[in-house]
Amino acid sequence: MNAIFKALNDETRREILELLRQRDMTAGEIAEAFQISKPSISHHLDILKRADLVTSEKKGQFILYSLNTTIVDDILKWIINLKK
Amino acid sequence: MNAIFKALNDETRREILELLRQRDMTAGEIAEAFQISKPSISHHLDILKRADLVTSEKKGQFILYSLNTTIVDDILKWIINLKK
DNA sequence: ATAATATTTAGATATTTGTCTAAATATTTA
DNA sequence: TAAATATTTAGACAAATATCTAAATATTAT
Repeated sequence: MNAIFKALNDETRREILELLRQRDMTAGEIAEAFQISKPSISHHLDILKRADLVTSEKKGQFILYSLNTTIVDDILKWIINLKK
Repeated sequence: MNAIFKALNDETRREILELLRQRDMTAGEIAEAFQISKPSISHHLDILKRADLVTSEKKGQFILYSLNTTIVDDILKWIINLKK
């Protein structure tokens, strides 16, 4: 859970997840949606990937990122458990 | 959401929430459950309080902390929305 | 009133984190 | 093969964070 909550503890990364909820996007497309540098976005994507919140797939010279809803379920379970 | 995710981004604070899920506890009782100093626990409780994840009530010389499940709902909503 | 107990506040410090620029790697196009 | 494009890696730096000890505040008991 540590990596997941760490990943969620940043506004930019949460917005990336919200973007990927709509559709898969390349690293470049994601970067264009923000005012920060591409290396910084790449770093954020790495943190999201380590938390398994996103997956990536190489498509030629692009890398396509997708939301991993399986892991989202794990967070849900943790939170719901707090209410029991 | 920022303060909430920040508050959740720490193992000790998450464990405090899990303790308070069972029953209300004083600051001292909470501190005894961990190996870190009382001032550090006090700091963690402050962060949880700022995020509105816990509430506190003075009972004589003690301060009783409780889990605020209303805010837990806000996190749930954010997460659930990712899956839609 | 004084001492004891419960908790927080203050100040210091080491670690982690988000950001940047520059350079490296990989792929496609001319 | 050389140039262009997409992305990551490396290294640096300022800001944020978790922890500590010591001191302050508030309440209760002697």
